[in-house]
Amino acid sequence: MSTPIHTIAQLYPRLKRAMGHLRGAVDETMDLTYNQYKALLTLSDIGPCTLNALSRELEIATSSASQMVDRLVAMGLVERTPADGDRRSIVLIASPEGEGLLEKVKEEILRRYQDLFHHLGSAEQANLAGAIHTLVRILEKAIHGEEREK
Amino acid sequence: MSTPIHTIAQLYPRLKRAMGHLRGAVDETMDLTYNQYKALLTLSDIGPCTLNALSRELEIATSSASQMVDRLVAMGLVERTPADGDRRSIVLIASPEGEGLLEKVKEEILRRYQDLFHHLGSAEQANLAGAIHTLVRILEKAIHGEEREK
DNA sequence: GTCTAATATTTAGACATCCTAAATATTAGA
DNA sequence: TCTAATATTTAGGATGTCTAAATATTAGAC
Repeated sequence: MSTPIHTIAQLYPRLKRAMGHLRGAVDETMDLTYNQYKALLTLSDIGPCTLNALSRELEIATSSASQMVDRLVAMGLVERTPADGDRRSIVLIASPEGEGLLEKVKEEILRRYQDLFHHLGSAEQANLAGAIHTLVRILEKAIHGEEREK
Repeated sequence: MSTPIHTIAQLYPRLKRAMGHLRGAVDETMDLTYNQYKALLTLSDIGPCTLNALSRELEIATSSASQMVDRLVAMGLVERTPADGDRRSIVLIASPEGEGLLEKVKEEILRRYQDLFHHLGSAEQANLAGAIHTLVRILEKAIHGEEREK
């Protein structure tokens, strides 16, 4: 019995582990944890937004996002300002320092990837990128299909 | 400027997120956290071993592994016995309850994957498994290449 | 118009996970 | 035999996550 799904289940732990190395390579280059980087990156990508919107995007509880933002604000990477219009809401925005750090980190990640992958020939690098692309495409399709069913 | 490495760096957050859904699907089926599952699975895979060996395999600090094992022992899933020969060492082993749980969880994970992927045609499922296989193969190659350089 | 229900955020309390550094126990080797 | 190395645990601290409760504000029913 060896359906594709069995294969996926078998390979998942190895994939997780290998990707952990990729992430570890990222962690080394930062003064941020990966979760902090992800939050800052998301905020920068989607632009000014409320805490609710950020927590939805990060798929964590609002209270968790609040604490995450606490830490980012303490580091001067994010600004919290009251929203005008609805005084219950706040507006979150990546500060100039936050945007600057993000740029620096992205460059460092690229350098780190270059180091990690320079042994591979360019054909193999292309295979890798292609496999990731395929994986993302199909997984996102499966996830959306799942969500529509609920 | 769009090398394969740029593509990888761009897709990484999306891949991470999509895989998070996969893991989330796993979490729902368990009374264990993912890390606990991983530790128990690793222990079962490599067989009886010392704490040191387990921490090396999980790539975490020995003290972290010690605490993880504390929790698994408290749940009755792992047994700690003093090693004969070297009284500094202990031998860790998944208990019968641990092995039983592992079997149950693996089955539930398969069922969950079936649900998640049943929308995809069998060709698409095969593409997914193939992409994961390619990814694991190339990433492991890159990681080993990196390690040899150190 | 006022009062209740919904919404947005924060705070409190609890766990899991991870780390480094220090403590303990045992073994190996000069 | 005494010191250095090894194996594990304990202590203390940070992050990240959750649920539930507290606060503040707005919207809507009547």
